[in-house]
Amino acid sequence: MKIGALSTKTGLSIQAIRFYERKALLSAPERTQSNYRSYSDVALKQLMFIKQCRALDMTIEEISLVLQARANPDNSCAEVNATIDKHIADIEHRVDELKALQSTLISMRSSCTIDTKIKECGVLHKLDNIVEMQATYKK
Amino acid sequence: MKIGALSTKTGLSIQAIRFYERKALLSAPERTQSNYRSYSDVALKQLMFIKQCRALDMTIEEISLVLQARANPDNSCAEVNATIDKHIADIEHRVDELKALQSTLISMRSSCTIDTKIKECGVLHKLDNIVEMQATYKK
DNA sequence: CTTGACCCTATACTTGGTATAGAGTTTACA
DNA sequence: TGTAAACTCTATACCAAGTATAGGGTCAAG
Repeated sequence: MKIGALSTKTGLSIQAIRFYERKALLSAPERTQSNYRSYSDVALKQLMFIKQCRALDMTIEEISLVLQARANPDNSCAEVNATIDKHIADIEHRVDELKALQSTLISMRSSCTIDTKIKECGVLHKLDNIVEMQATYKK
Repeated sequence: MKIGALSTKTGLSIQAIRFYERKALLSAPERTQSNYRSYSDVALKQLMFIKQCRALDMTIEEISLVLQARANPDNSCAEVNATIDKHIADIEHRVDELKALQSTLISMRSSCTIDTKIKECGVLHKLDNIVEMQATYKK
């Protein structure tokens, strides 16, 4: 299977597949005589797993951890669980932050219900005046 | 006021201030004879406004729109309101997505309550099997 | 035999900054 | 007055998680 077929089957872009290879999430495949990547079904499964993890918003690094763990079937899965737990906590944190932002925005927005002029706009006045800053989290 | 003092007063890093200048959110200040940036209190207010907008998770582009609008006090504030409304909707969308992710993760995690071996780990099995993909939104 | 579809590598771009190198300037203190 | 510390300057590289492009090579059909 060449990269185009793999891309179609997985729904991932060709560049994304090459990107995962560079990031070592996917091991480098065999090459044809003309230097084309040639994949087996193992690669397909691996990519679907990666896609699944990405759909769960896991970072490349987190996925890398889980993949490494998965490669050693007799090891404990404590690390995998810790990775997932941390990820769940991260998402919860982000949701809380976004909700706080949203309520600030909504209350701000409610101060200008009819469109008026800039200089009288309640939204802009509030933007000028809000003192309490909301922390921003980068994930 | 030199850039260091402005950085202290605003709580923004020096690099961030120069970054906002490059992005044209902040107009280029006067320079001293030795080419140091020299700021007035107007710049301080502008930066606090920008900081406030960033704390509300607005993008540079959104802030740029709002700043442009703000520069014309007699124009309608409809655009500002539209920007804020879209931003609120974006956040709501993201919150919904993250909640969906979280419940998937939590249900997955619950399938491996005692740490066991990788090959028996319910979390990994679920990761292998979940078919329904969750859409990811990039904001 | 040439056109189109595919593949290759390498590089630049995105967002919102942060971190560095290597240089010049100003301030404090002895 | 000297000099060392603290400050500033520009330019560049880096982060995540890819996307987009340039400029080439390869393959199958008509």
